[in-house]
Amino acid sequence: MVSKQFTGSEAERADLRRADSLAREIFSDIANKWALLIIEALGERGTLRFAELHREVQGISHKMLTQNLRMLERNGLVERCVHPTVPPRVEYTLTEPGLALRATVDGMCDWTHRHIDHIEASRTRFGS
Amino acid sequence: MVSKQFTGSEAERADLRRADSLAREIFSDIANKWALLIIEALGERGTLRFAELHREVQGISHKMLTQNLRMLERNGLVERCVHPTVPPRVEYTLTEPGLALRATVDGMCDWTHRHIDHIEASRTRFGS
DNA sequence: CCGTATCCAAACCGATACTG
DNA sequence: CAGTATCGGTTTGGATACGG
Repeated sequence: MVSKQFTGSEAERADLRRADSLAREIFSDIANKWALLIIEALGERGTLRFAELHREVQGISHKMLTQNLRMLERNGLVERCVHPTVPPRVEYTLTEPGLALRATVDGMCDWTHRHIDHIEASRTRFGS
Repeated sequence: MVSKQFTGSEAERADLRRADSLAREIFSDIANKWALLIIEALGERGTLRFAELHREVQGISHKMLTQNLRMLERNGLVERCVHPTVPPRVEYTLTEPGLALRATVDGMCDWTHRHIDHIEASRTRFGS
């Protein structure tokens, strides 16, 4: 009894695969691993500074972090708060929409851990 | 009252950002727009042939479609059924884990449509 | 119809150096 | 500390052609 809390949005999701170029662009922005991992980190920790995020999201480069943060800010998923101190202190937080998205990202992360054994088995079966 | 249906998996999701290289690899495989759109299409339509998928997932190239389908098959999210006819007929279907993931992908698609206005506004505010 | 291989352009991404 | 800019290697991804 989980499904259909929301809408008659099946058609809208189909649109995502088709012609609505704005929806497609947004989806393409967000459906990449770094963006999702940043959202996860901020969701879990609440507010993080640039350097903290850099530590938290393992493996991300300085450049990719700024790039994705700008993108998330531009799309209104993340708020950037600059404290005019020396040295500078910049804090990032999820906005309302960011928090909403975080819920589904959580789902993906949990899915990964729940199926990791099945996937590993499938891979060896597959032969590579 | 939504959260914590599942597990004490907060720590596990944090691991995804950190050292578990298998989980990270799987997540990176799956967290890309083409893979997710393919899963959406298969989830909604049930079973599709190669050419049907190609039509359904608008904008994907022949090459990306095969590449992602192999990846999804290898990870056990999609089953590939070859009918030995002439001309050949190949059908793709989501497996159990694929269906489970589809639920969260639905969430992402719905999120996109629900926030499209907010995002558009945020973008113009941002100035680009 | 379905899949692979090749070629080539575009994008990605890390490393490094530099500013306030 | 946070951010931008540049460079160069690697990867991506589209177009095309060909094979089962």
